[in-house]
Amino acid sequence: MKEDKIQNSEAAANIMKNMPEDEYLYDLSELFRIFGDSTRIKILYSLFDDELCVGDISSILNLSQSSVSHQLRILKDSKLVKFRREGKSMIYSLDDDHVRSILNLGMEHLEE
Amino acid sequence: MKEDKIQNSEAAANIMKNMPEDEYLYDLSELFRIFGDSTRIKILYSLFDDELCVGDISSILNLSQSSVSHQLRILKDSKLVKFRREGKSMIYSLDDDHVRSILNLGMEHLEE
DNA sequence: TGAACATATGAACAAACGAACATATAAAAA
DNA sequence: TTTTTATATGTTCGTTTGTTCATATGTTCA
Repeated sequence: MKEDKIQNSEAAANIMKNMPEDEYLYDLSELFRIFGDSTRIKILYSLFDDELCVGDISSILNLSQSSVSHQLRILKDSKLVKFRREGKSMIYSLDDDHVRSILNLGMEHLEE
Repeated sequence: MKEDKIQNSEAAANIMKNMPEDEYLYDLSELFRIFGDSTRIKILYSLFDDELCVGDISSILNLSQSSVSHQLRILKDSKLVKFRREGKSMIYSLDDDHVRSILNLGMEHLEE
């Protein structure tokens, strides 16, 4: 058993029991990884209150259309944004309130 | 003015006003980037309820001592964990409750 | 003081990542 | 139906990242 080597074994045994599945923790890190890029954070933040088309996001954030589009794909693959077509444009918006909560909580952490 | 090109300009003008500083958004993405690695998430999670020394973290998570130590350095540079010496050991723990909140919120998002 | 233990650090390397550029698709307008 | 506008996608490339192995630092105990 691995516990043999462990020094503070009361705590350790307890921790091992309560540790979520590896796969779950992997998914969790994946989620945060998406937030871990300033271009994506800017895009998410630009969608905080309103929906926007790709061109507007590019203009507002002063980023290339290609870069924004690539990052939007990552964001939509991760279910952080949703979109709909409107004529030639694609209108993006945050997928749910959790995204806003996570952004807010991160900001709270910074403001200390 | 950049607004010229913008299609949905009422919203866009508003967004530009409310956008936080670039530097701030950069810091925010930096924070999430730290959470965006499964080794670091595992380490943080192992410290969720109890403090642990490096060797125990390695044993519990089945990771090399070196890897854990390297990642702990990143976590402490980011002020997400704190530590103290106790004899030969270094005892690590989460730096504050925000870390727990962020982990919890991420998990909430996954559980949908 | 020297061996043993716990942790930190440095260097090297492969894998993952994001930006940029070019091009493709799709809808609307002329 | 050709052109224009809006967005998506493929590819290349330099950079960053995490791991591993080797070694250094620091602490305890004989």
